Amino acid sequence: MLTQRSRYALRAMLFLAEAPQASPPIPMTRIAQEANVPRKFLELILADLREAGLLVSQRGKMGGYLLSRPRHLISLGDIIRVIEGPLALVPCVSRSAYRRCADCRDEASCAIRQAMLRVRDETARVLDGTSLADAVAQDLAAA
Amino acid sequence: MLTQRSRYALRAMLFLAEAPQASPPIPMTRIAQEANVPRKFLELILADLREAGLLVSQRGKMGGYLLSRPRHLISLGDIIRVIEGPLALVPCVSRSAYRRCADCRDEASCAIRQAMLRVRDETARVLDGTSLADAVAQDLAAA
DNA sequence: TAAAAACCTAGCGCGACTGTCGGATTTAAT
DNA sequence: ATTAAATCCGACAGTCGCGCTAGGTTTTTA
Repeated sequence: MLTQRSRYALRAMLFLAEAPQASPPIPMTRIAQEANVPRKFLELILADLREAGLLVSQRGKMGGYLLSRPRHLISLGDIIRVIEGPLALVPCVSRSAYRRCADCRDEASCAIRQAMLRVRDETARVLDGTSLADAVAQDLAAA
Repeated sequence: MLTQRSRYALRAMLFLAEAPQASPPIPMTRIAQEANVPRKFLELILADLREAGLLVSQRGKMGGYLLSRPRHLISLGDIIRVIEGPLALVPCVSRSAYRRCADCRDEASCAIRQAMLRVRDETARVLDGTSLADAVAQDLAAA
């Protein structure tokens, strides 16, 4: 299961992606209201997304947050990796953060690993293949 | 990421699946050694698997554990669901344990949900589609 | 009757998760 | 210059799950 944090992050990013492309920065308070996220908790989440380079912030009055890239260049996978860590179910099949399983006897012949690798690849295919632009489009189509 | 507990469970079940089909029950101590799992911790895990109906146990001397069904009828998905819970990344796309996302505005038009549903389906396709028999076969082929 | 096994319950240290609080700093508008 | 609206920052705290460990009870076979 995704953490609450990740779900908040996805909603916040999706809300930002719904704004007109060349709009002024959107203040955190507004994001919190519209994406239904506790204000102070959102603050920490947005900080992570900014440090990871997915958001840019404008301080001071009239400040707020904006996507750092056009929305078709930010995927759901990008967001989840920042908040949640690797998509992989076991460290030994992660592309972004490979780690050997400490107590694994033989990685090459591990049937569990084979299955987990396939899961990872399918997961990545979906999540990296879905951009915020795609998500916004789906959202509008369904409404 | 899967919990350590789930990885232990998968290894233990795989080891049991490698035993000849009509063998006497295999004692926990042996499973712990061969699957490389702390003995007392394994005890708790095997209890969960037994309660879930994936294992049967024989008490007393010469006792131990056996798969409750032929190995081609137990999938990796079965095992993971018992230990880890639903495969789904969000409760609102779980088939086995659907729950509404508490703070979701409109489930039907939620683009995040759409993506998570596709992830769940692909994950289930792989994990429910891989039986212990499949895993054993792969293991032997690779060695 | 003794040994070997599963079974049961309890607890414990640690870290992550989900927030909250109170301020300090930056910036735009007036 | 002031003021108000924002981000930014650090700390803290309650709760829970995870990864074990300990110690005993019961069952069964040799």
